Amino acid sequence: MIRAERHERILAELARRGTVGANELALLLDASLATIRRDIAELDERRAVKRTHGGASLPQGRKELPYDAKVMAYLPEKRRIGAQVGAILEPGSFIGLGGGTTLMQILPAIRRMDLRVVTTAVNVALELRDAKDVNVTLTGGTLRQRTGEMVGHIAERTLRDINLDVTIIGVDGIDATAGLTTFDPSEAYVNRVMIEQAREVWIVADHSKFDQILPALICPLSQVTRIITDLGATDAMIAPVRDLGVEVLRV
Amino acid sequence: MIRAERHERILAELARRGTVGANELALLLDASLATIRRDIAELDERRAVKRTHGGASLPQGRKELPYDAKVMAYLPEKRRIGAQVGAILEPGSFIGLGGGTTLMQILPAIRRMDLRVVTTAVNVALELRDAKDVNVTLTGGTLRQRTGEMVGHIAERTLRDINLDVTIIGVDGIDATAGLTTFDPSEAYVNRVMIEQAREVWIVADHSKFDQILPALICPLSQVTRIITDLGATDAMIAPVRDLGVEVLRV
DNA sequence: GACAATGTGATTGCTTTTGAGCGAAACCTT
DNA sequence: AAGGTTTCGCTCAAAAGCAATCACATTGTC
Repeated sequence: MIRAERHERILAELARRGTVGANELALLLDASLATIRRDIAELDERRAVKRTHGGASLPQGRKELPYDAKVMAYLPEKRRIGAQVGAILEPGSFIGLGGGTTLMQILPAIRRMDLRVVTTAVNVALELRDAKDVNVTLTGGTLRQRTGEMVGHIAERTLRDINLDVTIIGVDGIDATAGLTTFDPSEAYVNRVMIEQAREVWIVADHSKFDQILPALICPLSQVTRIITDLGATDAMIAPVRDLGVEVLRV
Repeated sequence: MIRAERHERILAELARRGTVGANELALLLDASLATIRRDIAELDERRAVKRTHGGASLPQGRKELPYDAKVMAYLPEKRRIGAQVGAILEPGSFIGLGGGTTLMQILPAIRRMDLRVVTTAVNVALELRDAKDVNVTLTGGTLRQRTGEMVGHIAERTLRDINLDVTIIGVDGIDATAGLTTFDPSEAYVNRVMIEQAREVWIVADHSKFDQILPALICPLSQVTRIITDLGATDAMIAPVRDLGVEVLRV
């Protein structure tokens, strides 16, 4: 029996029963324990099952998202950026949040606050779901597979009916002349709508995003209130941005 | 038997009976008392059960069951119901999905299919997110903390613009005269809208839901095309429903 | 056909989990 | 409220499970 087949059978067994022991599987699939363990470890890696002592179970909750914290670039920087955002955000605000890994890092800082949040990102919503004083609204829309963000006319229409105090988004590229850019045009467009609906626009981005230009334009820098980045951003990087009247915070 | 399995069975037992003795569990699960106690302590830690002298009971109040216990109750039945739905669903359909634990169990059966899905439940969306041929749209709306479902006018408006082939929802109560009912009025209302937009309405529910009446009405049974339930539903339970012209499948 | 790469199974120490025993605490019962 | 049970918390030893390593087989490549 080849590996793929074992994996299938393990998943099938789990789908049927919910949990299964390693010993049991070894017997059932006529493979050694070592192999079964390797299989389970591999499936666990892919989040297809949850590895437990003695076997495997279905990944309960399925809360864990493909953002692998360990592989995530500039994690400490992003955490500091997140903390800073939490510090300057006014309680009681009505804020719009985009998606992305940097943005996810501001959530721990705001989940204790009293806020109303509108977001296009499923994982943001899920992360804030059990926050006590945070009221979460999703925009709705078509779900992008890769990023878990919602795009399209449904998202846009929802946003158009809302006036936000602050919109906070993460971007992939910041350039004084090219403006804010990202990979996906649909996401860029929804972000732009969210920006247009807000009194203030804050951008969170680690320093690696400066002087990058990506395919999809979100908006020119003139619409941005402030950028929160990390200390890795040099004066040369931020000078052209500041010249455009954008406040830049380095933390 | 591995730990996860014991936990499941404890929760399942509790979901059915409300309370259970440690001795009893030790016998039932063929484990020592010490182990059962440790299990109960652990589940108590996670607030999934309430530890009591002599055993465990459902956590406070006689409100709704805790989520963990809900998932575990009648799990095999729910899985079979899910598989059945997958079998009779036509590829290419445009379907609406509500939330709930029974509904979650149909997802494995449909994630390989070619479908367009609209859902009010964040975890449904997340679960189907990486399904290859499934196009997922979220309705948007205000997120309910407890269930992770979206409700309110945003959800309603999105749904009103869509015509569905089939709406599939799980309910908490099925009664020939009282109709389909559930706990939360807002969720009930959104479900009703979803039902109104669909050509066919399928209800998934294990047999414990029959002859239950809960506070919030979703819709009368006359609007239901078919109910998919398990073999635990007796003829007496389903006769009044069939008399109303609803097809009942027991699997 | 030799060789490298990959997958599998056995062995060996090591960690986690389990079960049993026993005094202490909680709970009936009268 | 006293006495008898039952249940609990704790400790410790046994058992089960685990990671790491190595040897052997299979597969694909040159």
